[in-house]
Amino acid sequence: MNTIENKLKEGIKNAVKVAFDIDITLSEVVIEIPKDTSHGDYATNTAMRLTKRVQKNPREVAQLIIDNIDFEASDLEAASIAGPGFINFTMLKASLSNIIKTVLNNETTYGQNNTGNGLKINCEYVSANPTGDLHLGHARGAAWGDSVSRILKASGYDVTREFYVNDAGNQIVNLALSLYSRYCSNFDVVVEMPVDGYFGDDVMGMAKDMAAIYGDTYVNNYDEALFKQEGIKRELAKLKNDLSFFKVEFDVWTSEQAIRDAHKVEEAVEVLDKAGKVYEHEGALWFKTTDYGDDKDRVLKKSDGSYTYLVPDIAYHINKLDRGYDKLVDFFGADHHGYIPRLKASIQALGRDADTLEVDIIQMVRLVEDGVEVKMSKRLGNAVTLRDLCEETSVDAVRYFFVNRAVDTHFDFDLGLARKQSNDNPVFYAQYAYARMCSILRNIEFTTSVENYDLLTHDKEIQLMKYINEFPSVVSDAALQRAPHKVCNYIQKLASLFHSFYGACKVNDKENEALSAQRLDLLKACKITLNNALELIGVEAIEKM
RNA sequence: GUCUACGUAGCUCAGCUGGAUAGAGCACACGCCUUCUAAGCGUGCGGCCAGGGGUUCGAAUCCCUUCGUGGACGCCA
Repeated sequence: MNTIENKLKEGIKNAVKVAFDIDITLSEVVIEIPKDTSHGDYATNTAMRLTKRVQKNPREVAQLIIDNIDFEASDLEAASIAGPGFINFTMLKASLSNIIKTVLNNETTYGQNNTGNGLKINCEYVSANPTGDLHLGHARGAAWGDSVSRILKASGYDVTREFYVNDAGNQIVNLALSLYSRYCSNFDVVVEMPVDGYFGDDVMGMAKDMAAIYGDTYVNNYDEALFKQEGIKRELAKLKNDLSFFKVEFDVWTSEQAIRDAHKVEEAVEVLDKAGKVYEHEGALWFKTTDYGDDKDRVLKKSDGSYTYLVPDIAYHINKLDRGYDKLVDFFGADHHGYIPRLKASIQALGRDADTLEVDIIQMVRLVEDGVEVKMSKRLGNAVTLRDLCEETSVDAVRYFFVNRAVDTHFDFDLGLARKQSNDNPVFYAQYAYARMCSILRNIEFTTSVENYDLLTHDKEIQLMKYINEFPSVVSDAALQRAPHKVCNYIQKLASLFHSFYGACKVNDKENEALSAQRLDLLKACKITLNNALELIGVEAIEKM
C-alpha cells in the first residue's frame, strides 16, 4: 500500500530485532508525520514504547535503533533523536517523488489497499419500513452506509450491501388499511383510516393508481392480501427509486415475509429453546437475555400467540450468519440502540461469537436554516424527505454533509450552507479545486516528456506529494474504523494544499517547460487522487464550474 | 430513576488504539488578480480540551466522579 512508510516501518522493525533481539510486528511500529516540518518527514515513538522491555532510557534505545537501521533499504537520508526519545527521519527526495509515477500508473485504483484481506462483510443500512418516504435520518444512514461500503470495498473487503425489508407485521396491516381507505375515497365511499395509519400523499397517489387499474371492484370488498401486496410493491419501488437517485445501491434485498414464509421464525425460537434460554410467563414466551447482560428479559411470543418484532430479526440475523459472513455490520438509528444487547444475546445463545455482529449508531439529524430548526417541508407541509432535501440543495451536498461528520454525534444540517457556493461550503471547495485542475489541463500547450522529478523542490510541491502519498493509509484507516468522514477530512486538506500550490507554482509556464512538465505530472497525480477520494464518498468530481 | 452517547476557539467541527508547542473552516482585521478559474491564496487575532480526582516517563485521548445536553427504557416496529 504505502510503500514509503512500509519501507521505513520494515527498517525500524529490523533495527529493533538486531539491536535488542525483539520481534515486533509492523503494526506495532507507529510512525507519524510531524506537525512541525523541521522535525523531518516522519517520526516514530518506538524507542519510548520499548523502554520497559529493554530496561534502558528512551534516548539510549533510540540511538541503538538509529545505529542499526539500514538507511539505504529504507530510503533514509537522515535520522535523529529528539525530545524525550522520538526518532525523526528525513527521507531521500527521490523516494518521495516516486509517488507521482505510482499514482499515474495505478490511476483509478490508487488508494486501494488490502487491509480487509478478503474478509466477507455484510453491511445492512437504511432498512426503512416500506410505508412512507425516506426522511432526514434515513438520508444520513444511506449516505454513511454507502460510503462505508465503498471504502471497505476499496480496502480489500468482500462487501455485501443489504437492505432488510420489513414487509410483514403490524405496520403492513396498517399500510393496507390506509391504502384501502384512500382507494375507497376515490369513489366517494368513506372508510375510516386506521389509528396508526399512513396519511401521506404517497399513499393517496397509490390509491388513485389502484382505482384506475381496478375500478371500484374492491369498494366494500376489502382484500387484505391484495392491498398489502400492492402497497408494498409501490412503496418498495419508490424506496429503490429514491435511493438510486441518491446514488445508493444495494446488492441484496431480504424480505421479512420470505423469512416468515420459510418458517425461519419458528426455527429461531426452537433454537433458542434448545439452548435453554426460553421460558413461559403470564401466557407469553420469554427470551432470557439477562443471561447476556441485558437489563431485562424480552418477550418472543405475545400472549395472543403472535411474535414480537424481535423474533423475525433474530431469524434474519441467523440467516445472514448462515450465508457465511465473517462479520455483520448493522447501521441503526440512535433510537434503536437499546435493541443491540438483545440481538447480540441471540447470537451468543446460538453459540456464536457476539462480536461477529457490530452495530454502528447513526445519531439524530436536525435541519437548520439561519440557526433556526426547520421541522417541516415548506412546500409540502409535512416532514422533510430525502427528496426535498436534495431538491433544496443537491445530491452531492447532502451526501457530503452527512458523511463529513462523525456519525456518533448529533448533526445540524445547515440548509443555507449547503446551498452556498463558496469557501464555507466544503463540497464546493473540493469541487472547485478539481475544476481548477481540469482547467489547467485544458490549457496545456507543451508536450515535454519527463524522466524524473528532480525539479520539484518547492515547499508546496513537497507537501502535496507527501499528502498524496498518504491516501492509501487514509483509506485503510477509514475502513478499519468505518469512518468515511476521515476521507472528507482528507479531501479538504488535499484541496487546500492544491489551492496553495496553485497560488505559488505556475504549472503551465511556457518559459520553463522542463519544470512545467514535472509539475504537470504532479497535478495529474493530484487530480487522480482527488477524484478517487470523491468517488469513495459518492460525490461527483466536476470538470468545469 | 436505570442504561447509553456526547461536552475541544465567538460559531460549526477535526484530533481520541496515550506522544513533541491542541488543528481546520466560518466570523473578525489586514494584504494579494497586466500570469493556468479570486468559487482562490497569504498574514494576524482567538483555548483551564465542561469541572474535579486517578493511572505513568507523558492524558483532549484511558479509568472514576460531578455537572450539562440528547436518545433509549412496550407482550410497538
